[in-house]
Parts: sequence; structure tokens; C-alpha cells
Amino acid sequence: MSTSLKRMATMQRMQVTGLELFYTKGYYNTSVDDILKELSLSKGAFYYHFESKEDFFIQIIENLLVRKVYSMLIEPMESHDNPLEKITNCFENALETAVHNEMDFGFALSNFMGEFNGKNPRIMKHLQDILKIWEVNIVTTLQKGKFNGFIDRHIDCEAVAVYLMSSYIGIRTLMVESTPSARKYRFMSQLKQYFRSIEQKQVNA
Amino acid sequence: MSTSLKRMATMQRMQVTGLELFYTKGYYNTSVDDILKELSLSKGAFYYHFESKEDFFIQIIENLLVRKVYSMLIEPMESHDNPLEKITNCFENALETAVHNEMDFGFALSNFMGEFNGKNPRIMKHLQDILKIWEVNIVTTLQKGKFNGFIDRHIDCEAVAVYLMSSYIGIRTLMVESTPSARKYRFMSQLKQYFRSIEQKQVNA
DNA sequence: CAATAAACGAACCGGCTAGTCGGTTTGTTT
DNA sequence: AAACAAACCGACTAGCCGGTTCGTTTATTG
Repeated sequence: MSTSLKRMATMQRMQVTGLELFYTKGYYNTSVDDILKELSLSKGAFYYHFESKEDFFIQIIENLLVRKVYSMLIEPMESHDNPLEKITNCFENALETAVHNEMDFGFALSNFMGEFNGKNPRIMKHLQDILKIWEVNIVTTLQKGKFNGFIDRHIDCEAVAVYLMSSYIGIRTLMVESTPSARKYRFMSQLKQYFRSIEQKQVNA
Repeated sequence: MSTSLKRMATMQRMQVTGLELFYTKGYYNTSVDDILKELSLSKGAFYYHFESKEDFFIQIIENLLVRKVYSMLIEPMESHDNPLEKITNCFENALETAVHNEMDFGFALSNFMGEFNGKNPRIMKHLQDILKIWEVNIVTTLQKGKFNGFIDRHIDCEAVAVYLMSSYIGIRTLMVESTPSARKYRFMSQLKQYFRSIEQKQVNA
């Protein structure tokens, strides 16, 4: 294996299990040693590849978190069809992974924001950037949907985006350790109820 | 001053500033010494009144958090009038305190749940109990509203409650450190939009 | 083979933490 | 004023953590 490829592979391994542990136990409650123990690697190896724990985490954000948010929360809602249906399916799928206790990157995002808020402005900046990307993409999707006649023309797309992100982040918090499946079902039913109220009213035949 | 009164006063002071610091800096990131420094008290005083940091926090939950959630998020929505209006006003007021960076106990609740999730089941239990109380009260309020003809009879009140709690917890997370006032405004506009879709349709005159 | 990259692992520092405990102050009671 | 207990003090313990350094070893490459 090429030397730089091996370097990349090791860094990738560290980042993946790093994100996993940070996600489940929190950043401050996870020591560098915890991550290294999981991988049977040494501290020397860690500081050979990364400058510090903070830099390590920022690289995780840039390399893993951003891309996962894109692939799970942004790309699935891009299409020329009805954006409300796309968003519904996107949330449905994302919440289903949450029911199975798998990692959900939208939730990871809001979790980390809670942890770093007021403590580490540098990391907060990175997290807020991702959130902004998510928001902008939802707004764009909704505006296109309005243009294509799926959403009522009086609707404020920025407001809908904020409302959607809020409800998603909130339901994920509520789905932690308490009848997640039932709550997911109830949430989705009201999301659809809300969507019916902002969709383009059919012209009577 | 009676001796037990003095005891109560000191414990109360510790709990109030304890909650303040735990809320702003997080539980694990706030040391007992931090709280004591704020009050110019010593470690001895703390462990004279409380068994441990954990017990201290649980007493804070029971004595302060529960009551504040009641007075800010539950009692304001109880009435014989339109519950949707009451809930709107209640959220409006609660979010306004958030804009001014004052303490918001509903948000504190979800913050603490994020922090203790997977780390301290005992404390999690207490927090989830409060959340359940909130949920039950919203459901009751909505059902009464349905009975009194303010809410459409086909609406699932449990689902609405979950959706409301989700959106509230989520918007509070989003209002941290990024144009909170604009987001509050957008959120409220869509909350009202959603409420219009579940209210009792007027019978045509 | 020589050079370089990657990883090891032990040692150390400075700092922070929850909790302990013997002693001291304060206030009330008798 | 003596006695006593509640309230409080603060030095101390024992342990963990993140970060850093460094001499050594193993693997890869040219």
C-alpha cells in the first residue's frame, strides 16, 4: 500500500471511531485514550497524524459530518417532483435510523451544538456553518416547489425551513430512550398535517 | 433565625446558583467549587448539606425545575378559552425570554437530557418524568379544547402534543447564538399556520 | 541496502475534580 | 457563662485527563 494511502487509511479509521464515540459519549467525556483503545493504537500514532484533539474533531466535522448531512438530509430532498413529499420521505428515513439507534447526523449536529455552546466558539462556528447549509438548501428546495406549483404562493419559505429544522431537531431529542417508534409515528402524522396546510390548493375542475 | 430556616436558606441559595451555572456551563463542566466560589462558601458547607453532587442536582430538579416548568409551560395554557391561542401565547412568551438570554426551563430540560443521555440513567429518569408531565398536560389541554369545539374532532391530540414539544425544543436549540429573534418570528408564523389546520372549521352561516 | 514513514509505549507535566475530615465559628439553650 | 450542636472552613487526598516528548521498533519504498 502506498505510504500516503496508509496514512489516509489510519486517519480515516481514527476519525470514524472518533465520531462514533464523540456521538455516543460526548466530546468532553471521551478521551483520546478511549479512541485509541478502541483501535488498539497508541498515543504516539495519534499525535503523529493530528495536532490536537480539537483539530482532530474539526477534521471529523469537515470530512465526515458535512458529507453525511449532505447525503442524508440534503440530496434526498432535491428533485423536480413535489418537495413536500421528498422532505416527508427524507425525514421518515432519517427518523427510522434513529429508531434503530443508529447514528443520525442531523441529531449529532444539534447534540454537538449543545455541548460546545459557550465553550468553544471555533468549533461552534464550524457546526453553525453546516446548519446554515442545511437551512439554505431547504429554502431553495421549497422555493423551487413554490415555482413548480406544489406550494401555495403566500407561504414564507424561510419560515417553513426554520419550522422544519426545529421540529426535526426536537423530535430527535424526544426520541432518545423513550418509546421512539410511537413518537416518530405521531410526529410524522402531524408533519403531513402541516404540509397539507401549505400546499398549493387544487383548482376546482 | 431558626436553625432549620437558616439551613433551608443556605440550601436554597446553593440550588439557585447551582441551577444557573449548570444551565449555562453544563453539569459536568461545572465544578462544585465553581458554585461555592460564586457564593463565597466552602466545600465543607456543601457536603454538610448535600450528600453528593448528583444528589444536589436531583434536589435542584425536584425543587426548582419541576415547579418552573409548571409555572411557565403548563399553567399558562390551562383555561376554558381556545387552547390553541393559549399555547401560542405561552410559546411566544417563553421564546421571548430566550431572545433576552434569560433562563428557559423547557430548554434547560432538553439540554440536560442531552447531557445525561447514556451517562446517568438515574438523573435521566427524573428528567423524563418532567417531560412526561408536560406531555400529559398538553394532551389534556388539547382534548378539552376539542370537547369545547376549538379543535377539529378528527385530530389526534397525542400526536399534536408530540409535534408541539418537538418544535419547541428544536427552535430553542436553533435560537442559540444565531439571529434568535428572526428565527422566533418565523417559527411563530408557522406554528400559527399549523394551528389553523387543526382548528375546528367554522360552520357556514 | 539505505532512507523514510508509521507506529509504539512509556514517561511526564500541569491542571482539574469529587469527596474527606479535623478543626473552627456561630448561635441557641440551659 | 457553660454546654452543645449546627453551620461552616479549607487543606488535603487520590485519581483522571489532555497534551507533549522522545527513544525505539517495524514496515514500506526507492
